[in-house]
Amino acid sequence: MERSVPTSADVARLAGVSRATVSYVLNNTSSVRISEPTRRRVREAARELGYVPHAAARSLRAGHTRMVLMPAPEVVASPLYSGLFNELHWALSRLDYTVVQFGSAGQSGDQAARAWAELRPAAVLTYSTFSARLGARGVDVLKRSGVRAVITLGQERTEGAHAVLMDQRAVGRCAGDHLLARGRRRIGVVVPEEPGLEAYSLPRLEGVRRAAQGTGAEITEVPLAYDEGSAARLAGRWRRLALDGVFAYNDEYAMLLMRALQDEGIGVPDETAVMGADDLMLGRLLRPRLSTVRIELPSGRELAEIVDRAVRDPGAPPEVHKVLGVTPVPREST
Amino acid sequence: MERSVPTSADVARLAGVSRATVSYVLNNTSSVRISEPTRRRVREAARELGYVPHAAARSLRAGHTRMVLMPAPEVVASPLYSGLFNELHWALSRLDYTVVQFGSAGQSGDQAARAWAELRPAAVLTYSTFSARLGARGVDVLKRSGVRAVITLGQERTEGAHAVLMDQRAVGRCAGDHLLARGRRRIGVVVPEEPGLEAYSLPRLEGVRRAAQGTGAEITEVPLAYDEGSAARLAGRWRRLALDGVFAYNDEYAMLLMRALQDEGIGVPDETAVMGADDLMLGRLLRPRLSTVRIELPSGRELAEIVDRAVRDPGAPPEVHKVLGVTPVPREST
DNA sequence: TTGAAAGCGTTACCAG
DNA sequence: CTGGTAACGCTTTCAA
Repeated sequence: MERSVPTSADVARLAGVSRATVSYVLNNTSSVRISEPTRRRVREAARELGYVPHAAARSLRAGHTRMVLMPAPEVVASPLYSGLFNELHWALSRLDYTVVQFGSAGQSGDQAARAWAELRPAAVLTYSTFSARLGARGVDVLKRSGVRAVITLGQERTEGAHAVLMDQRAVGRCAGDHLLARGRRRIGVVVPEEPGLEAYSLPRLEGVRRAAQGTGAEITEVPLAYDEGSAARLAGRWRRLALDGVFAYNDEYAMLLMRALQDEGIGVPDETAVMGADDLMLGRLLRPRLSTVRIELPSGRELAEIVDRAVRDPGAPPEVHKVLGVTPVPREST
Repeated sequence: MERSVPTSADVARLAGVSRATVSYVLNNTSSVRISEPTRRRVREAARELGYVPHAAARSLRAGHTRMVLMPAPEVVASPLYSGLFNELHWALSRLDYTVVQFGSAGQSGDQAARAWAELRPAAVLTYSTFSARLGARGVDVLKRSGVRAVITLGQERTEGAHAVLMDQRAVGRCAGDHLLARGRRRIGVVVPEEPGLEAYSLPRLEGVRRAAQGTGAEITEVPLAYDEGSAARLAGRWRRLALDGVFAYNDEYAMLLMRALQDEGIGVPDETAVMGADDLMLGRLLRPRLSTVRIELPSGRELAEIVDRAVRDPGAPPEVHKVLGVTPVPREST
């Protein structure tokens, strides 16, 4: 059965024309006029053989691709981000880009950059933890290999790359402001012990610190693993911490912590106000209803347009877009 | 600055050797012995120029790739699946495959298959909703374009493709058995109104139906959208439904429904038992604690090995693997 | 309107 | 041990 894969030459042979003609017909090349009967014969032959053009050969010849490369996330991101990436996917498809998520399991920044560069994508879109690891050297590797645009999504910018800044400090800032406005002065900030979350948690902590600056409030870092035991232990020594408010990193950690506090008999919000982030459905279902920070990410379309602009004008100096919107959503837990 | 992208010829020139030698050195070809000084010169030149091999050219020459193509999910999947895919990613990398997630936003099954075939991947791994849309024709397109293995993950098998069956009916079956064992006889099954979830929800419903067969229990389909309004309306007419048990699709819908029932003064589990699925953390945090179905997916390593085997022996007849494990986790809500 | 030929970057074969 | 050369599949320029 080892029938080999049909090429455009096979199609040409079957249709009784040259390879060039096949290419013209199949690509609807407008600068050349091909008779309708010929077109039909070519298409028919292609269909019959199950011919599919070879992307590698095509892009080799063309000297460029329409690929947008995104490293696959290592840590399960929040649903917020999954949604954004789906949108982005769609929007880029509409601009005729092919989105490729590329895994780089356990590679260093430079190795990864090399691996990505081998694919000669038109653009590389990297985010959060990755942007930290990519670095100016990685960007340089990519640029030298012909990548037209490198865009980093996330906390910080990287030398030489466009940046779509999603400053997580704003989230912490928002939560801090809200807790302070509620009169809380001894504020804890949950920092998840799960690896890979530091890219979010540390800036959020920093944001709360900034909010507290000059207010006399005291900020305490509170490590917490995402399991009931850890939460129970934390709740057990809660009173000694003497905190009257806590920003729990996100809604899920907030739920975990709030339950543990309640089980320990600690009143929420009377004794301790609890605030989450992400505005997930679950926050509305808890009792007391969870106050949270709603995070507005850019739309997929906006992001796609930034990518497209960068690809079309590779020479342009790196742009910096600040795109993260935050709104406090006060409910019953604060 | 339009310095063009360095090729192996450039490296050869700079190192003062032939292109072949460059290739030998950079690929550590063992069948040829190259002197150490030469090797050093070549590597040095490559580094200096920032040379990165061109994947398209390489695979064109080689006639095959080590790419495993997975369509990017359209609907935000449960964290369970995200975790599996991360593992799979890793495991495939260890087997020297490159995982590529490929978006096919809004394309029909055949268009999508064509688009994937253009990349000439070694294997295509498709799942759930996609497998339904791919179909025997799509599999054929892929096979004819040289894809060595097509593997579908999900509910059903597709003609000509290997199948890793994750029969969601087993989830419903397990929930149904548990509710019946608790003496419930009028059982509701939540079917989310969100599009894209039918691939999971309908088989789960079917599974409950099967569990009930011959027991005299009555199964009622209960549509529910993932918002508080929908849940409140449902709870409002709950007593008329006269259900004494409900399988709520998953833990998140279960949480939503349970809250609405409680707000309506309906006792859980006395009046109505509520069961979720997925065994998320949140189920343990609810009061009453949520009974659920723990779902055991195959490990990423297992899956990767199935893929690898299929790629190495493309001629082998399609295998069918049944891999979904379910265990009831009885807690307080049933 | 169609065909011949060159060339994209790589690697494998075969002489030197 | 090293260097030329051909070939992978495709598009495009030029010539017929």
